[in-house]
Amino acid sequence: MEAVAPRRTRIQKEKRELILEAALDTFSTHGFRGATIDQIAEAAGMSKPNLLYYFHRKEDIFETLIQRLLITWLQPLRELDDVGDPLTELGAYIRRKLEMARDYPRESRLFANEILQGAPRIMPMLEGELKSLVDDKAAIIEGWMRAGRIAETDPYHLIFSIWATTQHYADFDVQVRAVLGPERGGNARFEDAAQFLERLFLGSLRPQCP
Amino acid sequence: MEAVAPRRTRIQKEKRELILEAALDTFSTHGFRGATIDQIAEAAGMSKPNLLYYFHRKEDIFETLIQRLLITWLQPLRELDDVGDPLTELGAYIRRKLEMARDYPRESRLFANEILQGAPRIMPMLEGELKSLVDDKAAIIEGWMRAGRIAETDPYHLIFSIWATTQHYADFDVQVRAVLGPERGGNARFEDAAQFLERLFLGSLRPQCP
DNA sequence: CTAACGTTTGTCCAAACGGTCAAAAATTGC
DNA sequence: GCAATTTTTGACCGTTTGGACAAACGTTAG
Repeated sequence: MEAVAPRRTRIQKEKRELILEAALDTFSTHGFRGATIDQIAEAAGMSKPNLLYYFHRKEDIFETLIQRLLITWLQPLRELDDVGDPLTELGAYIRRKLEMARDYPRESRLFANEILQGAPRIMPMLEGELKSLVDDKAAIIEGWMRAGRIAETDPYHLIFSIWATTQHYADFDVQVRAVLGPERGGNARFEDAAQFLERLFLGSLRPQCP
Repeated sequence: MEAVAPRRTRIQKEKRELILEAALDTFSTHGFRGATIDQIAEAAGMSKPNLLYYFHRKEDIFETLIQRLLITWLQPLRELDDVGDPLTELGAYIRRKLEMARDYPRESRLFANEILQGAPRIMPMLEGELKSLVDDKAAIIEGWMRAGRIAETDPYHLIFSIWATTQHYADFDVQVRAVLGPERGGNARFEDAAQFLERLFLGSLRPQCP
């Protein structure tokens, strides 16, 4: 049942990377239907038939992109584990997520686009792999709560809120920059956001406070 | 310079509403380019030329939709004012925003789609109207902080976080439902979210806590 | 050098797209 | 009830789209 890794020449590997890079640009800003093969081909510096020599269908490019993205996308959450101080763990998770929003905004927007359209291509993964990963991590967080190490809350909505706030700085970047204006919209906005979010989440989770 | 309101017959008013309703469905899930006039026309129960009798271009439909949306979209923030207890004010704002995500998810997704694509049609509004509105409200929040009525934080990132978390329940709805599963993904998720978010934000803003 | 293989290109296609138009049908005002 | 107006329709147009294909071009190993 496992697909065998196809043998590829040096040129094939290089050109496929070039195409995926160009496609990430195009898909992430225009969505699947909004992006055209011509557009991607031009961004990759090749002709349309040439591009179709490497990826036979438009969907193939998109699916390769999404599959690759999902592996790295959930890595920060996977790294959240039981050892160490809960607040330090969660703080590190928030920081990693925000770094991903800063360093991989196109991936974030691609994912957002797919979800906005009802996740037609990744629904099984959401209900399977993602759900069980979140279930696992929610159980860890609940363990911390029962042990009195952090305040009691809903761990699922806690995770949703961390996703929402961190990804917001990638997905809604133009809005953030427009509102902050030229003075505050520089690269410092990510450091400001990191400080704010750490305070917001960790402050509300400190056991003594609520 | 102000556009005069065009006179319209009863049928024109009704059919235009029908079209806008169908277009909201279509645009919010497929984006501007991804949606087709045929698709919208069929959803509105009329032929393509008939639809084009009421809106001469596809962009006209989209722009009417966006303009109408923006008026109601910023209403909750507009209602945030200086009278009353700060924590009550902010709690009410969060609740109103979450209600909008629950009651108008298509509008939220339409807006998200536009921002994801770089806000080509509403950039002036973001830099103008939206920025000055947020500047105003951030000043109010800063006033509360200086008076010691709430803890010190960045008011801009506070507003961003409220936007991000509440809109997440509209924009990423399929993901939220997939992760919560059939048991917890029912309509109760909005009440759970409301409780969680109120605790998260108000807890971290209580002056004594930090 | 050359045969085999990998890569690139120009040309072509059918479907889907946004949009037009004149004529038919329905509605409205008198 | 009829004329003027508004609404609906079917046929049509040029363009863009995803994709196919054979021929031309490069590359590489023997």
